Amino acid sequence: MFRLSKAAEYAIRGVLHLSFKAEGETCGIDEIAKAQGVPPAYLAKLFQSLARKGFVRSFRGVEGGFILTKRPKDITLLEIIEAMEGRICLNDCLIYAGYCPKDDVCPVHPVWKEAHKRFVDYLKGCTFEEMANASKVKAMRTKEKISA
Amino acid sequence: MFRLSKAAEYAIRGVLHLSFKAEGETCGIDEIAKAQGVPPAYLAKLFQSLARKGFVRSFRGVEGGFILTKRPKDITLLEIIEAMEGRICLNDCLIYAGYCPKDDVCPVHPVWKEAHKRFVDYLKGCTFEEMANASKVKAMRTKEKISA
DNA sequence: TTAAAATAGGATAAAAAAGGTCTTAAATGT
DNA sequence: ACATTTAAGACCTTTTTTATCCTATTTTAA
Ligand code: SF4
Ligand code: SF4
Repeated sequence: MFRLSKAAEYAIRGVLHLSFKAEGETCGIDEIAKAQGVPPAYLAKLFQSLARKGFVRSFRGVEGGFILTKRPKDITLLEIIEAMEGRICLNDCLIYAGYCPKDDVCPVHPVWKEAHKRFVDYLKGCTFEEMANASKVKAMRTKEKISA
Repeated sequence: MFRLSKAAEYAIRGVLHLSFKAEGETCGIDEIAKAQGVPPAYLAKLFQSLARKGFVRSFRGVEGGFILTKRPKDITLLEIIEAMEGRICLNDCLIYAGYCPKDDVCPVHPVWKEAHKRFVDYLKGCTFEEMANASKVKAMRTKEKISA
């Protein structure tokens, strides 16, 4: 059932939120959760996981929170998705060669291989910088409209 | 968690199996299930569903079974997948415009839209005829190797 | 009329997804 | 030192989805 999990969706929103912050500026779970409309307790858990995997760094205590460990242009959508869901695998036979006993003769197998490659390549090409900028552009356009 | 369900996987194997049959030749569930290595009772239910949706026609009684209602070249991978899993929807915001309240300003939304389009287009381009032929070619090559 | 074969539908068991709670640990300002 | 703030960790519940199995019923050719 090719659908993004909420976990990944929320993590993406969170990382996107951090992408707008100045470098070094921490941001707490509650702010992110509120701004992005996400259950705080759940998001906290997701960010723990992101921290363990090195995508964000956490600071406890007063003025604590999270920062990105890399610049938005060096973080791809694919990375965050795979951090939350594990490696993308469109069909079981892509787990490893030979997982499905027929994969060497099955005419559907190469189709999944190619679909996987295309899907992953596209997601790999999407950086958070691009997305953050697209968002700024949209916000600016809206402003133009209002002032015009 | 972008993964094909067993239901769809089995249905694909089933339709592929029928693609090798002569037009009008019926084929029972047991034969398909055995040949494709699929639980017969489960496959039976899946084929009922395919029949209701018009992809196959069923014949009861002795010498009964299933035939395709269209020629393999007119059946795409996408159709069978969507018959079993419903419309492909990579992220909830693609269900309909406005489903996610942010979809008009969200910079991730267009990414999913494009990813969906690419994915669906690729799957739509894969017909069972192509796949069946690819399989024949492979079988022939294997024969050549053996006889050589 | 009997045996083969699909139909209809429920039962269900296991797994994954989605979310919450509560306690502990670390940082910081006073 | 201490209170406050905030993340970390561990555990738990509920819901949804997936993948089956099962049994009774209908249909049809021989
Ligand atoms: S597509 Fe072919 S190889 Fe992949 S799981 Fe299905 S049968 Fe096996
Ligand atoms: S990607 Fe953007 S629009 Fe789609 S669900 Fe997430 S937030 Fe909403």
